[in-house]
Amino acid sequence: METIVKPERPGGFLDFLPADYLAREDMLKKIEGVYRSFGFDPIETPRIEFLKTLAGETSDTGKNIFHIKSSQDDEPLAMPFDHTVPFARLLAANPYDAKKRTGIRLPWRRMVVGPVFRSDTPQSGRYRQFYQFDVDIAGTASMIADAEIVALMYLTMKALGVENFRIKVNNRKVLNGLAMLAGIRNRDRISADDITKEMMRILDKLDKIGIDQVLKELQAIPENPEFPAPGLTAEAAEKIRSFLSLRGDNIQKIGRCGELFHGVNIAQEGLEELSRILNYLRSMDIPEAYVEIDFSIARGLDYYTGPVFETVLSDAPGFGSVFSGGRYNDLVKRFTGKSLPATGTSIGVDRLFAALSHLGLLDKSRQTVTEVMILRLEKDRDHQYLEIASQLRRIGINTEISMVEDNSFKGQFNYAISRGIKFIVICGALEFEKETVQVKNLETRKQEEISRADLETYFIKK
RNA sequence: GUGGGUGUAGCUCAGUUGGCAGAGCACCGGGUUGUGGCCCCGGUUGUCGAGGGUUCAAAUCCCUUCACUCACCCCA
Repeated sequence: METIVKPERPGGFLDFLPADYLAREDMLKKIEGVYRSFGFDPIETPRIEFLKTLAGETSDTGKNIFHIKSSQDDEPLAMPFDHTVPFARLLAANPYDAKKRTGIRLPWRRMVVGPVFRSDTPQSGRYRQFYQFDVDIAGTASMIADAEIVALMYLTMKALGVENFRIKVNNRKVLNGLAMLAGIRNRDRISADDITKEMMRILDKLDKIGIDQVLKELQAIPENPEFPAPGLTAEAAEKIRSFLSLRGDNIQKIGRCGELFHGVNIAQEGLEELSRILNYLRSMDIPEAYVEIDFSIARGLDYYTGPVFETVLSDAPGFGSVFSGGRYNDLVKRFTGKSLPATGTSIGVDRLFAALSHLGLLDKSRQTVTEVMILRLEKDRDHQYLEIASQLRRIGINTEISMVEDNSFKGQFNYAISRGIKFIVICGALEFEKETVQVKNLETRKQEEISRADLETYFIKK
């Protein structure tokens, strides 16, 4: 007695049947088309890295890293949670050698697509394995790079047929300035840096919990003194209120924010960068309605150092961020000790797929790549059926020969219909005698009798 | 980590105050067999998530546990 293994699948990991696979493949092709138009070169990095590569010095960010348990390696391994960290590792490992002409010549723009892994508890639109399609520009601090990234985000969403979305833009430098303005400094054994991160995390919740709750959380004194709560004074909270209450169009917001941050250099620098990005976007004809300065956007990953971007679907805000990124000038430093400016973004392909699916914006009608199926009606004619199939394949028609067990017409006919195949080739005793075939279009229900000699030209015209 | 929900046939699920374990799909056999997803007849399919308790009797009530799932948190 064999043991039955249940056909179970771990939560947060997806199967893709043909209809879904083909629809997602279409998405990936459209995304890649836009990315290539900006000159991003394709590369690939492995599904497994050293844990220390991904986690860095602090294991803080590593809380949702997918660890690998059994391995013959002494050094612990793990699965990448994004493509950016392996990219930084790749940059550090391949410096350009002018003499040998090897390594990576900077500045460099590269794209990468593949699964990434997070050990979160899965939920709808949140997976433990999902595809990210990433672009990054390394080796330049120019805001042209950041503007190109935002332009690419806009064009990609458009290419995917999405109309209602918003790219929210902010700058970590502005938020760092805010921390100074709010008087955040080292406290006991907690660094100002960690407290600032916690402040950003709270700000990021603005659209969910509202300004009053945000200010309340910012002023809260934690029970655990080790917790990096901002614990702001009422006075500081008021400054944050006026910061979060800034309204107007993008230019006005930047102007008003500038007044608020009078004398805070780091924030002024951040605002200057944002305004430069907006200017470049204008040159690239990116409509202003799609790009919005939002000072509450912080981004969860702590390697960002400058502009940050986040895309949300206006019709499906519940799915959260689908296409996000930012500038990370210090990530390569982890591996080389020296900063290397870089900026980029990443589309959460599977989450966007789920969201568009939810909105009914995906065409999942295609169930198969087969264009023609040859029916096998006569028992002794398999060689001729195979010949016809080869004839069609030679001219680039995806052709399958019926593998349905019985040679009844109805069984094979219904099989072709249920598989969603467009054409069937019918060739029985009658046709063999006349050296013709019947070609039936199952979509239009029209049938034509074609002589065997004309079969190729018939399909080439189609 | 916190709070809901669900576990019954290969799949989707029904199962009444506790009283023989069910349907559809799928699958197998037979009939039909050259034009639209059939149709007709027959058949197989169960550790009712697991363990314990109450009871003459538990899928059903109670306790424990596990798995899955949704929401919060966080993120793509």
